[in-house]
This record gives sequence, structure tokens and C-alpha cells, in this order.
Amino acid sequence: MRWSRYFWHTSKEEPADAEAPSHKLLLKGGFVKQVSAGIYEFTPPGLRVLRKIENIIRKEMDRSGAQELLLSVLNPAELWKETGRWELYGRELFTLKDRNGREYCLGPTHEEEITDLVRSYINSYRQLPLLLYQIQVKFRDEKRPRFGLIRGREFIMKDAYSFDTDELSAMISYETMKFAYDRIFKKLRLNTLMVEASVGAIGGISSHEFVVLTDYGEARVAYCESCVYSANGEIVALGKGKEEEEEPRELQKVYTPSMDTIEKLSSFLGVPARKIMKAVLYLVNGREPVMFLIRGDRSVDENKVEMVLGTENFRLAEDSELWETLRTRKGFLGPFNLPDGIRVYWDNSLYGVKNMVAALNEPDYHYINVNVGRDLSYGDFVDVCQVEEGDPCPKCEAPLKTGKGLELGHIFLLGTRYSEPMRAYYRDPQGHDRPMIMGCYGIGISRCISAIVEQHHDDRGIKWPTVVAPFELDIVCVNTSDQQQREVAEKLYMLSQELGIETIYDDRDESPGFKFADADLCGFPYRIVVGKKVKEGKVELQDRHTGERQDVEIERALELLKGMIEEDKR
RNA sequence: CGGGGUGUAGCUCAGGUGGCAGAGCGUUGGCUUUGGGAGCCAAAGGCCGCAGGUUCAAGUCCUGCCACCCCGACCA
Repeated sequence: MRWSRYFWHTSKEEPADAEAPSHKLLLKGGFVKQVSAGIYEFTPPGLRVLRKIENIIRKEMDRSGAQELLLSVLNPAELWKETGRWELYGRELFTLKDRNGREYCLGPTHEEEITDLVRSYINSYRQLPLLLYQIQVKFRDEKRPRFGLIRGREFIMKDAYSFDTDELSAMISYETMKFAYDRIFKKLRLNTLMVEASVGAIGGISSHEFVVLTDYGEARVAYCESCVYSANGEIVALGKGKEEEEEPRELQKVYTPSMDTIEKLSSFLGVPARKIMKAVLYLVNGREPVMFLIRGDRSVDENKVEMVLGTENFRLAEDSELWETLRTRKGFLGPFNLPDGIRVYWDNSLYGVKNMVAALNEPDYHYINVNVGRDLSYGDFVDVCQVEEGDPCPKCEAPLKTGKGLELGHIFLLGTRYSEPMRAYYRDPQGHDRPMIMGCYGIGISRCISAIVEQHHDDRGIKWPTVVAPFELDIVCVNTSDQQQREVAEKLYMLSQELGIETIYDDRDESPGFKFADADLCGFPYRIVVGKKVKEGKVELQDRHTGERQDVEIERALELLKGMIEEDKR
């Protein structure tokens, strides 16, 4: 490709609206263009990267026995009403009506459609198992799209679905996908972590996420470096600690004016946060108050709260509701003097803490030296504590590491969540009708582009791994008005194509610095600079990843490169 | 959905207390230049987010709306 004719437009300015490195670089490098919040267009080079990722995924899916198909984007409401998700999915579902008033949604995921397709053809155990996938655009009306391709409202996804006769068979499909995912992310040169994930409210059997560790992720993950344990933070079980050995001191009511945060209280009383009892009040279904008590230096993980409460319909009480329920203000909530009818849960972190500071639901006062047994009794213990660095590994007790994870893949053993309500049944050898056991397996493809950039860039630009680079080689002609340089560059360009190297030839009439800066920004793994040294029969070969440069004879350059590219693709 | 911020040229931004619409980059034409986002000359380019209001006069002040970004909540 001749750059002078190619639709590729980079920018010298830092994009104003971007924060994450991948977002900045993809915009600045002209790979994507924003249309609206969370909606992006791919330019020709951007599409080249996307297609390469797709093809790597396609190859591995095919290899594991999955069959590609293409489902519809515009989906009738009826199917979604069959599974109840028309209502359950909520406002994230993009919906619309046709001219006759019939309702549709733009598919955010395709369990309903695939199940409908499969049930219409599959009716015998002899036809199972079955593994189908598609690479398709998805729509989710996210509350807050962000970080470019990382969280979009329209995005490209590979989604696969498995159909099996029984759970054991389904587990095999699940494991097959797990291995395929491992291979895919390795090929994409993504350093991912497989973490155990929540099976969620729909009661699946097993679930894993494949995440990359980055500040621009949305999940908190915990992993253990002593054993193999790794999990989404929301499912890391945290137990009770050891009981403190400390003589109980005398209970006292202390005036603590406006000390309404743990920090203020801690410094005011000279008591460490871990000795302060924190209380938070939630309202379930907007009415029923539930109090959680937790150690002052820890935070509540609302995903864990959801599991305790068995519903996602809860929220923190507002100031006015605190007053109505407890006659107190924020910062002065505690387990004392509670009215009837308030459920109270103790987080495991509070177990065994002696001489605590606790509130008594009276503004501007706290108790100090509260001791369980003497001043109050424990209630029901639960685990709602957000995992933190250094917490004990649930498997081996070693201190856990934590980080933010960007979820690239999620595999899920669904069971009969969709096959049962949609009556996707097969006839077993005994002649009974049984629901198929399903699994679903997603990879956020457009998000992978961002993840790759997050993991492969420097302050000058992107460093694409060769397997996904828009072009493997950039031939830079330093001085396009120099006859000799021009001829050599042209010749190398022609030859590189014959050799099957994906080449962009920077024949633009621009200054050398301009072209070098673009080359760094756009991240070609290799560059041949055709400059002054052509007089000595040499060109310069540069490696974007290592930064190495070497002068090589013109005739040898492409052979050498070909070998390096082959090596990268292995 | 709560909090914060920003909307002015294709891009990045400047335009105290109301008074002719600006710069750099990019674009077009010309000359020079050619190993790290070149120089000089000339030119084109605007619904100042939208709507209303105050005023002799609004990019600027007031009201409402919209869009985008960031933090939080949310994220089968």
C-alpha cells in the first residue's frame, strides 16, 4: 500500500477527549474515529487490525470444533419475552419498533436467537453436542461508555454457544473453550489472567473470566502468587480473623461532634480505623432497611451484598431515610438502640475486634471500648467485605495480590437457563424429552484492540505485535525527490509484496521526521529506512519493539525481514 | 443515575469587567528544504453546541435544553 493514496490520517495533536493510553493512541493514530459516546468507526488500518484479531479467533474456534454462523442484529421481542429478559435486561437493551409497531431489540448478546435456531433443527441426542459461534456487532446502551473501545455501546464480539445432552458433556465443551481461549490470548500476545467469576443470579454452574490487568479495567481481581488461585474480587471468600488479645476497657460515651467519617473519627479519637465499627444502611426494594456492620478500614463489596440479600434491588439509604429510620445522621450509625424490624449483618472482618469504637444512632456521640459479650452480642456473620491486597488466599492463606482487570473473555456454563423456558428439548435414547445443557462464551474483539495497545505501547506510540499489526513493514523513503532513494524504495516495495510481506510504503512528500513520528505512532513492527546510505548500497532496518537499528545491504534486507516476521508469527 | 468539567476554524486551544472572530497545527498556491512532526510568502476556512431572554450592542450576562469527557454507582 502506498501511503500517499491510503485513507489513513494521523494527528499531531493529543486528542482532547481521551484519557486511557489505548484510547489516545488509537485516535491519534487514526485507527478509529468517534461518532458518538461509545460508538466508533474503524478506518482502513483500524479494520486491518480488527480483521487480524478476528481471524486468529476464527482459526482457533474452528480448530476446537466450533462452527461459524451469523445471527441477526435486529431481533424480535417475542424471543426475549420467552426468557423474561425483555424486562430483566432493563434499560441497557436498545429497543425499537417497526412501522407496524412490532417491537425489536438490537442484540446485546444472542442466547435467545441461537436457542431459537437450534431448537428448530435439533431434536435428537444423536445431533449433539453442538458448538456454534459468530463474530457480530453487539449493542448495549451502557450507562457510562468510556475509554474508547474498552466500553462501547456498539462493539464487536465473538460469541459462542454450546449445546449438550448432559452436564458432563457440557463440562467438556466448557473446558474445550477454556483451552481455546488460552491459545487465542497467547496468539494475540495478550498477557491474560483466568479468574473464577460469579455465576450470578441466573444460577449457572461455572464461570471464568479472562482479564488483563490494567487501570482501565472495570473488575477488581485477586490472585495468589503462591498457588494458582485467581478470582474476581466479588467472589473471594474472606473469613473471620483471629480474636484480638486485649483487656476490655471501660465503655464510655464520648462527644464526637461532626466526626462523620472514619478518617475524622480516627484522628479525633486517636484510634486506628480498624478498631472502628462502620455501619451502612441499605434499603431493599426501596423499603426494607438492612444494616451491615464492617470494620472501619474495610469497604463493603456490593456484589457480595447482592448475594447475601438475594436481590439486586437494593441501594444505600439517603440522608432523609436515615433520619426517618434511625433518627440519626451519616457517620453516626451503629448497632445500639436500633428500632425493631431492622436486619443486621456482621461482616467477618469485625470478628474478635476488642475495645471498638461504635455509634449509637445518636448524632455527635460514639461509644469507645465496645466489647462483644459485655456490651452487645454478635449477630449473623456474613462476608460482604471488598477484597484487598494482602488478604489471605482462600486456597492457601498466602497474601493475595489485587488489581484492576479488563474483561476480555467470559465463559459461562449456563445449564438450562435458556433451553428450559424456550423449550429447546432433545429426545434422549430412552425417548424422553430433555432440555439441552448450554454454555456461552464471549470475547470482546474490539476491546481486545485496546487491550493490546494497553500492553504494547511506549510514549511515542503503539508497538503492534506482528500478528495483529496493520502492516508488518513500513518502508520509509527519506527524500522522495532523490531519484536513487526513490528507485530503491519502489523496488523494495514491489519485492516485499512478491514475498508476501504486508507492506505500507511511505511515499508521502513529507519531511523525514514527520514520517518517522508516524511510523512510531502507528506501531509497525519493522521499518526499512531508505536514505542517504543507498549510495553505499545499504538501507536501515529498524525493529519497533526492541528499538534496534542495523544497516543492511539492500539485497539482503527483505530476506532478513521475512525471517524475522516468520519468527514472530510462530 | 449522583458529582465535577468542557463545548469558539478540520485538530489543539486563547478570547478580564459586554464593543469588528483570534493563534498554532492542518488545508490550498508558490519558492526553498530533506535522517526525527522543516522554513519563508500568499490564501481559503466560523450557526462561537441549540433555543429563549436582558441590552443600543452578547462568544462574553441570565434561563432552559443538548452533546461530549472525567469520578462514583452500574456492568447477564
